[in-house]
Amino acid sequence: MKKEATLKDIAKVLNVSPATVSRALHDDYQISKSTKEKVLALAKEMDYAPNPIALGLLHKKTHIVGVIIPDIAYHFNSSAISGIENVLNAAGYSVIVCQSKEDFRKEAVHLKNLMLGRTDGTIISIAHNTKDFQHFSTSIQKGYPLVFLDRAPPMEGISSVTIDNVEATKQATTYLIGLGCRNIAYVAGPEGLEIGKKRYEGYLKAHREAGIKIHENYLVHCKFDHSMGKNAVTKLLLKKPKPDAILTINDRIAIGTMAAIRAWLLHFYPLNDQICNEPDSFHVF
Amino acid sequence: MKKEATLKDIAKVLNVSPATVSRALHDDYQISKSTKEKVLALAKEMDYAPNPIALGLLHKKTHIVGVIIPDIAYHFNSSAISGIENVLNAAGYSVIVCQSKEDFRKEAVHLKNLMLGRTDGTIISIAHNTKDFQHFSTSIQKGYPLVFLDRAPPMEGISSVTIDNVEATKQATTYLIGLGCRNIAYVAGPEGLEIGKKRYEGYLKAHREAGIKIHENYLVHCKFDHSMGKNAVTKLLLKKPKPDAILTINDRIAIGTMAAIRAWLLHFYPLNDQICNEPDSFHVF
DNA sequence: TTTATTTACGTAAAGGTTTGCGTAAAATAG
DNA sequence: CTATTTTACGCAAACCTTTACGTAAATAAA
Repeated sequence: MKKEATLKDIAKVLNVSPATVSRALHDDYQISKSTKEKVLALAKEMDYAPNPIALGLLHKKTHIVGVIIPDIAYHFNSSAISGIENVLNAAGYSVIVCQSKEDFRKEAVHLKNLMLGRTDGTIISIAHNTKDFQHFSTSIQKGYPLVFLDRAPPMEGISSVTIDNVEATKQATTYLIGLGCRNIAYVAGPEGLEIGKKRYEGYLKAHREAGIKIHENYLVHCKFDHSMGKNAVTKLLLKKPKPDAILTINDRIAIGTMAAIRAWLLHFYPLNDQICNEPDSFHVF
Repeated sequence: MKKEATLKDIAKVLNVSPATVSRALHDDYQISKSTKEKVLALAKEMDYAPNPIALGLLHKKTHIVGVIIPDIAYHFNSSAISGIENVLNAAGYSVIVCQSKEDFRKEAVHLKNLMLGRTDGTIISIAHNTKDFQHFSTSIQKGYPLVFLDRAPPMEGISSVTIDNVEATKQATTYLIGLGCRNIAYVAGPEGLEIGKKRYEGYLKAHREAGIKIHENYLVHCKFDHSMGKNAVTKLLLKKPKPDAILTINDRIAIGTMAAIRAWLLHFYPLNDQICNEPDSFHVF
């Protein structure tokens, strides 16, 4: 890697001190017009740019913000990062991305490293098995800026950006009720998940306010795994009365739910060859 | 932000020079056992960790690698970043993520900033409207490490990680032929796209080698936009003979293709109420 | 002409760490 | 007891930039 031009280099060529060069470049201090012009010209010629590492050492600022998310491959997370990156870049900051892979220990290590790396702050969406919040307290105590995104720990005095989980599912449920649905089922995430409970609460609230009774066993749980809740949904499809709508905890589970329903439809309503009015043989993989 | 402990702090408490503390911590130089122990104990107590910015200034290394991709919200990109992040983290590096949003100018600005920011190198997947490769030559000339991922410019002497586009579609097409398909259509991306041409080449090659003639107008183009090629595919569905398989340039276009086919199926093979053996009324949104 | 002020620049420290070099003191050898 | 070696540490420079402070020269005022 070729050496970039430094203040010293410019100073040496012009036979002045680095301080003079610095002042010329900032043009906010007593400096002769001729010197300033010479410096500016040479700086341009040598393609000078201040070394951000040196500035970082001086100002104790790196203009880098950390982002810790469970998995960047989840669409919610990547679109969140996309937005974060847009805003922060426009403000002259860079973004370091770290994945916890839903692992509490990895999350703690990442946070520690980001603090050590002197990032100016971190935005974090916590792993859902994080029960110990010690690493967060430590950071906050040290005065390190921490903002929680989407998933926040139940702690006092933290900064967080989340949705109103109760209100969100209440609105969604009310919408379904407005469409005429009276048998709305709910696919929650893993049992014990805080968000799952909150969102279920909104679902209940909407029913209560509409004066609609919820059928028994209309609540099913599922893991946040590759199946995306497909197997859980099939249970709902066998209930009597059959649900006329299904609310799910999030987008991934909704995808699994739709896949399960599609499989169910194809099973009970097979494509009928007899009414085909098109020649066939079409492979879709 | 509370001040972190520094070498100087430790030195002051112990009444030794920072150099001594540094050597004690690295235990690779002449130092008395007693001093070393005292330093180590205090360092631990004060929770000392070397300041990476200072180290960066000294070693001209930041242990940060840049990644420039068109859009993190594309699954291919986010899963690539996921892998990059895993490997690099294990090696003690952090990853700064930048999005070009398929904009050539943004890409150039990001690369410039990453170089200025003294990142140790950058992995880049170029925007597909990038025709001017000046910024890459500049970087390479300066000796800045650049690795192209997936999309690489047609330049000499670059490092890149890509797939063999011709071979990939050749294999896929051969697989389809092996399944018995004889009317395989191809949905390319935007006209003029290098990758699209290469992949089409593989499609042709497979047919040639199998001695199968390709039907006319079995090649359609589409934009990489929100429609994901749906409208382009409908043209294929009207061809005679109708394709019995469709190869697409990538996953997103495949999704659009499947959606188009599904719409087509539902149109020509509507669900037949008469053979329902299940009570109904099921909302899927 | 002398004094006060302004101008234009250099010096040095600070930010934190590492490392070659120098040097006292201690230990060993003669 | 002197001469040599080893030990254990400090000094200072280097990485690059900024900025308070100092100072020489030039200018303005008296």
